[in-house]
Amino acid sequence: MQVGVQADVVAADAAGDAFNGGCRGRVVFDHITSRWGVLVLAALRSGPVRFSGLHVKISGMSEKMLSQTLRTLVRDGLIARTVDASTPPKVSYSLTPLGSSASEPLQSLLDWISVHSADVERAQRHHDEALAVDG
Amino acid sequence: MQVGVQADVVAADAAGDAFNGGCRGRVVFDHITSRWGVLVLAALRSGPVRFSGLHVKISGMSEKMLSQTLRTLVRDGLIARTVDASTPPKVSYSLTPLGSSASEPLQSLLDWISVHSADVERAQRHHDEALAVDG
DNA sequence: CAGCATCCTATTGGATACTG
DNA sequence: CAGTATCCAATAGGATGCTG
Repeated sequence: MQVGVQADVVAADAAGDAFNGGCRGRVVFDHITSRWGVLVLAALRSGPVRFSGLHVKISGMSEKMLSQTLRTLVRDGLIARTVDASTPPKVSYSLTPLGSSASEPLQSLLDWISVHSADVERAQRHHDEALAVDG
Repeated sequence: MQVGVQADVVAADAAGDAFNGGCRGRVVFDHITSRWGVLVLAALRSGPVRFSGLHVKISGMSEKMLSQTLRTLVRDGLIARTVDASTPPKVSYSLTPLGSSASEPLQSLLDWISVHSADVERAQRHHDEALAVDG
């Protein structure tokens, strides 16, 4: 994934410890908050799932993106890949302890959304109506 | 921003309450975890900042993306825009209560990263070396 | 200063087809 | 089943130039 942004100034100042030393943490952030990364991580919170299982579970996701996302997350040590070498190959994916700990703040973000998404939508409507009247 | 994904199946199952009813919350998630959204939200945690202030603070960010991100977040009700109508116009941006509450789980995610990014990097190196040896 | 409009390129990501 | 490879469309996003 891409890294090449040098937004390191905001780092020490606003984001506290995160992002320090350039954008080391930025890559990790991009991986786990990526479009599909969250869904995959979330889908694995309840236990190991096979490749095809994930494919049906996350209905809109193409095989390409699934395998690509899994590869990234496995490389990051957040997800474990377990192969059962049989003639119909069975491959399971599960959260590592690291991945499990990562999924917790992620879950609280998800929780925030489930609580406040209505507020956001209300704000959007309010904003749009104000535009229509006030210009 | 884009919405058009129908990954609603994972919703009720793995992500708990989030993502329910299609992908309502997904949009919000995309906004606040977007490449620049996080940086802007983080940059505002310490208090109101002017447009140009944000521009220098988040060094790699173009004016286009800054204004675009701000507009989105203002519309979402997470950021407030305050205009001081003087001949050199002064516009400040600050977190709304909603935005402030959103920035908290975001911050815990950032904290997780600052704690564990080294682990991730170690995992990556380990993974790459294993590849080099094992194939 | 605080933006918006335009152009143009890079990246993301879906569809399809093929392999062990 | 569990992927990989290729092609192609949509989007993100940077550079530039212009407004109030």
